[in-house]
Amino acid sequence: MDHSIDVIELEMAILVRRLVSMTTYRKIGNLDRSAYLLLHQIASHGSAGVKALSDEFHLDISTVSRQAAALEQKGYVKRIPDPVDGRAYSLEMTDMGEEVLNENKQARQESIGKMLSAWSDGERVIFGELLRKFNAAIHEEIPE
Amino acid sequence: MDHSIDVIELEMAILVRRLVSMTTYRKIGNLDRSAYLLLHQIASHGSAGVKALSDEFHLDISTVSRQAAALEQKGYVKRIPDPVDGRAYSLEMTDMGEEVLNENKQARQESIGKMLSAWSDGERVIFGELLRKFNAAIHEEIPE
DNA sequence: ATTCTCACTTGTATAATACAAGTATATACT
DNA sequence: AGTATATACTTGTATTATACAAGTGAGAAT
Repeated sequence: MDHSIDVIELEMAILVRRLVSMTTYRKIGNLDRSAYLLLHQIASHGSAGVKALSDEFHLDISTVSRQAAALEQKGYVKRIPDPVDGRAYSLEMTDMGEEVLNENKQARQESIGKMLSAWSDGERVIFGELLRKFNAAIHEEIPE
Repeated sequence: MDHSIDVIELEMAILVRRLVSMTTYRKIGNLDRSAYLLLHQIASHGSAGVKALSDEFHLDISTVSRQAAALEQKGYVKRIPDPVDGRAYSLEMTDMGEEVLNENKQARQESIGKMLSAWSDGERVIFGELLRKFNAAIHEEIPE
């Protein structure tokens, strides 16, 4: 009876396989998946430290630390020392970071737009909403 | 003004991040993502060789070759020589393979079921359909 | 003041992947 | 028939994203 769960479970497995393959190896633009997401998060939710970012993405703090170092080294973010906490930094987008992020976002959107060119507007809207809802559900479900 | 594309693009990026994290490191059951998908494919579409599987998943044939060897080593599939082509094998599920696959599928479905417990039936059905459609669209879009 | 916690970095290991080279079989072309 | 080319698969090697563990230095709590 819960056939839909069955379908979702399978399609999720396939989806992740394809998305990983697309975004990790045949890179869209010149940002890898992690870098893209970090920049995206900083751009949309404002500057943040390594700890906050690793919480947000459920990644180990060491992983984000390296990703952040890579972004800084490429000049896409700069590191601002926290004025009240000597241990902490905050990663702030640079102009170059903005630029690169936008280029990439556009490339990704075009790629998705092409895939969904045969869809109706309604389908796209609903799909977007359900995806968002699903992501929120995962967020809640993941154990701290 | 295709706002929906915007949403889908972002949510896809987040989704892949979370799914990879869930399925690669905090493994669901005792099969990794690749092993699970290979078994799933063989179970649902019948025995197949390394080449066909690598095409299906857009993975390098060497990658699938190793995954197949791992599955065989664990006793989840067995290798049947192709009767007419001396180079080729076909991977066939064993009973143990079936069993492990089903256990895993169930665990994954439960996990998803929990996440979607607050959704309406209609939402689940539509989400499943759109996911399937999206996967099909990716499949067509990916260059050979 | 000492101990504990926290933000971050660095070291190391693992897993999934790609690409390149190798092997053996099959097919195609003289 | 014989040689060249293509194909199915394996194995070697490098890369990348990740986790976990250990380290450093700064705050917080007792």
